Amino acid sequence: MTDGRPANQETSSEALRLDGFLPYRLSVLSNAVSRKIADMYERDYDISIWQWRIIAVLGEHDGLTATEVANKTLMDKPAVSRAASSLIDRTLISRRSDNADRRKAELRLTAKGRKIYDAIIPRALAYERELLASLSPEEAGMLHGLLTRLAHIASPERNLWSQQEE
Amino acid sequence: MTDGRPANQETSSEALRLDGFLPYRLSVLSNAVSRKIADMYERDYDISIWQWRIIAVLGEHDGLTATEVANKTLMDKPAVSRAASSLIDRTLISRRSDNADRRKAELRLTAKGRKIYDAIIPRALAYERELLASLSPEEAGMLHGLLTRLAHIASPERNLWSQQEE
DNA sequence: TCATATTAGTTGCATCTGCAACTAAATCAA
DNA sequence: TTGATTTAGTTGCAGATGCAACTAATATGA
Repeated sequence: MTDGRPANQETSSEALRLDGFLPYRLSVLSNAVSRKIADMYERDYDISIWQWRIIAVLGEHDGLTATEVANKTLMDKPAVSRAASSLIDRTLISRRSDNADRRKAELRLTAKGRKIYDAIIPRALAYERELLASLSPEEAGMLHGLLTRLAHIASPERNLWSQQEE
Repeated sequence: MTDGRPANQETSSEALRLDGFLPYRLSVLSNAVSRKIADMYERDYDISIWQWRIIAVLGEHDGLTATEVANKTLMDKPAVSRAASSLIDRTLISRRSDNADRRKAELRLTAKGRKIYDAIIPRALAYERELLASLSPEEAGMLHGLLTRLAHIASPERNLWSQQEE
């Protein structure tokens, strides 16, 4: 106890170590990881994080509407709208409005968009593998489960990643 | 398999499920958790996330310089500078420049600042406990260790939370 | 049928973020 | 010395973010 921190021990009954504080640790780790992947696709494909999320979700589920994309990616609607617009300008995705309900519009990857999707996916997965390489398969599974449980506590109303669907 | 996604299975050898993608999961969980705590201290104390980080780190280590704060919190220097300025305006922290090296300045919590620190800490810790309540102590320890190992992989150069210091 | 409410998506705007450029102080090297 | 480099911290700015307000289309209900 050689550092200078006297007062808080008297006044607050519990001490906080930022280093060990779970929300802080999650934030720092998540930022470091996201930045590293984002650096890759921003540099090589000039795609922003949100643009990438849209491409990624359309790669899995082509033909979603903007609102569905927003729900799946947890982006807000304006963010989807803007990122989608710029992707349309670059002809990476297309928008076709629904004849039955003309408020809605389906978003789809173009061939060009899918090419980028196909190029990024293996690199993203490779980075994930690199991360997980330090963990045994059991540990990786454990991590997965623990994060899922935390997500339920953190946001019970909107289950953050919907494991069950389809 | 009733949804419409044909092409990616042919073209990309691996599939990405955004839902199961570790970087995505970390990002979403971290955002949900941070937002929840931030809502609390933004609403009740009018403190931003970065202001809070400064207060938190000064609560542990009073008298750090701006650069030291930046290193400990992984904020960039301009962010520290601005958040510190607004905290000084509100007399929650003080700045006293170092006589020996007048480029440097020590940042310290004022009594008013420490009062806020002491008020927020138990609530932040209570939220952390609420999160961790779904985990057994062994699982919590496991999570802690796994996150630490991931942090080493994600950012080996700058070890994200320096467990060893002091 | 016509006013009201709801839903999809866009636009506007204030704030936040991250990076580069800058000033000032200190150090180093001839 | 004094000129070049490094370090601490601030300022400026372009782009990102998040929220509220808006338009347009549809659904509801007297």
